Amino acid sequence: MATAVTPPRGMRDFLPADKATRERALGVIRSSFAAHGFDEIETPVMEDTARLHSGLGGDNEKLGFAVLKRGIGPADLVAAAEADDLLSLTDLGLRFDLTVPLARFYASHRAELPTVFRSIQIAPVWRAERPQKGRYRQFVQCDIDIIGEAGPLAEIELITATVAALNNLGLSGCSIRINDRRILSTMLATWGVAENLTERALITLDKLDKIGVDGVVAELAQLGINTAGLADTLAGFADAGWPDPAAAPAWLDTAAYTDLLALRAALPGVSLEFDPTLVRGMGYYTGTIFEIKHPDLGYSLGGGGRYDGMIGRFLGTDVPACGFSIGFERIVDLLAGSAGDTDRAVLLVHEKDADPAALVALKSALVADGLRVRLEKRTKNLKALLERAGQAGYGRFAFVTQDSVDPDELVFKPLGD
RNA sequence: GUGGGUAUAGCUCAGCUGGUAGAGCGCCUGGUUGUGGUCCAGGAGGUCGCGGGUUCAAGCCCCGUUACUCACCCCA
Repeated sequence: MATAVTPPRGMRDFLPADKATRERALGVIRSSFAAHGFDEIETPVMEDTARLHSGLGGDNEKLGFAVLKRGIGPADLVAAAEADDLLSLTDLGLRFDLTVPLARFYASHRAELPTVFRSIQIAPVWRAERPQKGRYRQFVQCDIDIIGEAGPLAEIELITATVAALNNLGLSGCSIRINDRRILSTMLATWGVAENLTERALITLDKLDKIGVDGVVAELAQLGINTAGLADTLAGFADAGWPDPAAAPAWLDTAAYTDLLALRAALPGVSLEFDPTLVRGMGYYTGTIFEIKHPDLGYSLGGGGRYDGMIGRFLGTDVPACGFSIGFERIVDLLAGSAGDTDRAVLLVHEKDADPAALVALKSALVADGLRVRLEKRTKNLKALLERAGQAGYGRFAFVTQDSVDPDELVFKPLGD
């Protein structure tokens, strides 16, 4: 204990039971996405520093782990310090999301990909944040993206596939909050918010459910925004639901809102909530934005949106794109660790002096029958041994004696009570 | 980057107004049980996160530090 051995801050080891739960959940998500016609790809965990820091990652760029160039000398350090540019000492960095690598991937392989490309990426990303509940410095994201589809079909397919994955995981109570960047800009414009203040104003607006109408008005006023009459508008957001387009309020961008209504009509089985205060931090979104909400959690389980300008930054020509990301760690924290097929996993308890060759022969015979078999030396206190095996997913056990080399002679008893 | 909480055996935790260390579980040994998950006895295992200070005396009080954790900011 004096020299505590722990994994790196915010990163975790997974014990067998956790790993099994995670792999089961990943399998469900992967097959749900694949069933909806998405194809899985893989990209390196690192990208060039220049690409990661091209301004597309929003605030996440600041949270990136960077990798030092090899062979840096004192002169390089001095130069970097004088230029106040530490990034110049790095040439690579760990990815902080899967969207920037996807844009790079698409630019690299466009010729080999279908016109409309539906991708799956299930992989870890890294952010140098302060860890806390539901927040880690290494975490797995499950992204699906559609590149090359400008119309609402992209949004509809993404939301459908994501909701299917959540349902297949047995996660209930989730709803999808939805908004559109165009609605936000129109809203701020009607409030007379200056261009250079929009980002700050959006961050404040996003906090409505946390700090309330008065809090938001106070923060906006602090930015120098004229908040006259704003309180009433904000209060109206709380239970706005889906406003009647015929009597749309002045702040509502009717064109964008009509698009959202069309999405809603196309997704009858989905709990879709229009939320004009939904912002999402990433600067690259251009249209629809959405987030997975769970009633028990103060943070979202995932999110996404349309980012039509991003691929063009890598490719030179604009390509429409839209994506949805599931925060795997947050999902898996909600799942009860359900046991797999424990009946076919058996434990063979043997004496200390049992003949290894006979044990393995017995084990192999059972494995050949399709069982999962673990050998375990008999301990003084069997209880602990059997309990641990039960928790590890083994459903039955048998004692191996000198003469029970015949698998048919084994007497299996259930584990776990 | 900001604030709160915690740190004692492998694990979960006691330890009173300061008097140099405890339980349960696990582990090991002997016995008991002998188609067996029981029980009994014994044993190993601790620089009390680390570094200072106060004191005759610090696990306990004070200062610093590190790690973990919760919350804020922001995010999945």
